[in-house]
Amino acid sequence: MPRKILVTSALPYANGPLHFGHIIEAVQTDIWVRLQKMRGNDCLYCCAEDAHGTPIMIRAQQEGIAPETLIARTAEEHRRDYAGFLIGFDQFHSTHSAQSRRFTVELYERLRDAGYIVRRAVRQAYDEQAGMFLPDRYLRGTCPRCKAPDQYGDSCEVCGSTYTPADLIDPLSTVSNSTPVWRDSDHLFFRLGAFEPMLRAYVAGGSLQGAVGAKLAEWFDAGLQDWDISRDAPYFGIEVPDAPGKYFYVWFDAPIGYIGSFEAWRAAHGASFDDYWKSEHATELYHFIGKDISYFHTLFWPAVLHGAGLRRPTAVYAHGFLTINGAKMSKSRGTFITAQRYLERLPPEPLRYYFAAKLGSGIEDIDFSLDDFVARANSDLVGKLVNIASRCAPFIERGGGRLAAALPDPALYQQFASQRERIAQLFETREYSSAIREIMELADRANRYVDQHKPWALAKDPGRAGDVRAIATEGLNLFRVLMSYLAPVLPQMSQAAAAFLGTDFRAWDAVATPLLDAPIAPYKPLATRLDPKAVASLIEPAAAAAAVAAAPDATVGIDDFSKLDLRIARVANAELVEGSDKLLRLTLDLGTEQRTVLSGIRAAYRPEQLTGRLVVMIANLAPRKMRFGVSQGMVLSASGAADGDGIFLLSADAGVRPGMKVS
RNA sequence: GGCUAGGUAGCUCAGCUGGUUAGAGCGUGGCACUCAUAAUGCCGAGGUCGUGGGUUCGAGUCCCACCCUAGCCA
Repeated sequence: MPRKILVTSALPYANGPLHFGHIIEAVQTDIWVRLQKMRGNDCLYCCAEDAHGTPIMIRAQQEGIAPETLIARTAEEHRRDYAGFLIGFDQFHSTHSAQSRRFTVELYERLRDAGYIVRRAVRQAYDEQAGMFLPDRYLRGTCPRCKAPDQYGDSCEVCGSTYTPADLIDPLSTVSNSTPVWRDSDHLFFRLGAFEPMLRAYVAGGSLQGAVGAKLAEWFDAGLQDWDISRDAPYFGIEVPDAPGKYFYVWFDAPIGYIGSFEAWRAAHGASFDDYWKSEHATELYHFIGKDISYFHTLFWPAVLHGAGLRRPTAVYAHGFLTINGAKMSKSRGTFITAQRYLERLPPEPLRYYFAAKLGSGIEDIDFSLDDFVARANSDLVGKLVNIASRCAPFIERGGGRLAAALPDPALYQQFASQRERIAQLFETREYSSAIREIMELADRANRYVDQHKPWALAKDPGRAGDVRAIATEGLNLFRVLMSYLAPVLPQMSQAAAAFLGTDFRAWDAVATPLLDAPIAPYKPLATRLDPKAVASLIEPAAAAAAVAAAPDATVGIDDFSKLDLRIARVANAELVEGSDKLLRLTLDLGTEQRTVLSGIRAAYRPEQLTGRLVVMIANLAPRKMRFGVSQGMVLSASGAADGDGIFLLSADAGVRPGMKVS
């Protein structure tokens, strides 16, 4: 009896391009869906554009276009990029659609009628120039805790504290750069707290990963707060039916977009709405998300569904964040890799493979290491996997292009084929990395088999042509099993392999019987090696280029240079600066005087390494008041464009004395 | 700042409920082979398991503190 399954991945937000973070999630989901389909399950994959909210409204304003134009354009780009990565949605819709609107209103009305919606006034920053209330992230000001300037309205990036916008010192609207005023406005709240017993039971029911459950326990302990689900006009979204001028907060209608997307599919293909959204038994419902949006999917969403009389997700699967070369994606580091940038340079399947090789069921972060990616893709996909076909095919071709009628080692074949249940289970439980590891172990065994039986040696004896063909047939059958296991990960390559072998990989269990006495097509390379240079170019040299560009090619005269009073100084003392993870407080001896300099070199040097050594300093730099004191100068060091490149202090050759002038 | 997770060979990762000489792939050194996209096979070198304490006959595995990385704080 096939399972009926509805799967989603998180809706991409329609104000920017897809990047690697979107892609790893889509790939994770797509692999899972393809596996289900191969196993004969009735599995639907729905997704949509998340098209509402202030950022989209403002962005459209900035571009001087209608928000509808912006989201339509972005949706096209997103569709193109997902297709480029072979993401096989059954439906890709939008929250800005009749279906989403209908369900958003319907769910709201059901929640309201059931008494789960309350109304109360909220005091909020209002930008009189722009004529709008300001979300926290559109406010900047001085952190009330550490006094760091230019921080967001809800949290400080310097000290990490969180607060409310009202606490911010000297707040400014980033929309108009004016000082906001405070105004009251009625908002609608969803009474999340009413669902605490239900949610506790739901969480205990095994629908979530351990780490996510642990996080939820924290939220339960803190007490579930009512959730503000409305925003005042102007807002790009869905108007609240019984509160003109109020709109649903984008996070309220976004998950409902899952239902809207499904509905669009259902209208075209026919299915029971109730089976999918009323009953928790008729079908399974899974959401693949990033760990950052667990809160919305594991608390609000089940509560909203339950409160509106709909089913809750069977499970929510969160994955970790993608880091690039060990650090988080960053535009300034040039590691913000967009889907488009990748697709312009490289084929999608090696990346799908690499992601699969690193994804597990947990929420640990996944590192995309450029060097590792090249090594892994080339070695596994070309050196091991494709190599099996590539080395066996010529023997069949020379022997007439037809597989032998029997396998010389049926036991070995069965060892391979009998792994299918186990591999399927690993995919099913999202332990892709384990699945890939086991598949590659089999690939190693297949190569060893060919090595041990040396068909190239036997081929010298015309009398053993049958043996040669049998060995190659065995090898190609082992290859077929491996390609079948990898078909969810490598849809195109497996299709090409299927064409080569004259078969298909539509059914997971088809490898139970080997392929015998059948013609095969001439072998064409199924994958080519990645060019390390193309991979390296994924990272924009933007940061480095920007640094160079900042120093314009205009030359400086000797007069300009001589304005700098560069001196040799001895580090008399060096100590950590309490409260800062970047700075060291250096006491520098210039021979005639001592200076205190705060230097951001803590990442590269420990205080005890510095005491006593000679450095180069700018002695006539205007003193600068910093949070931790006044810095009277600057020590010179070399560094690359990226943080990871390190920091290297300049020093002079032996014999130099403190106070000597550098010129 | 609080919380959640991660920190194991040059790189990317396995190591289940604590138990003999800590594993794999890649990379690296040597050998073999030449069917295959310099692909493959065999052999080897490489780790005080983030740091410091503690519990235990015994800890990568449990406890405490600290450091680093990522996320969340609605």
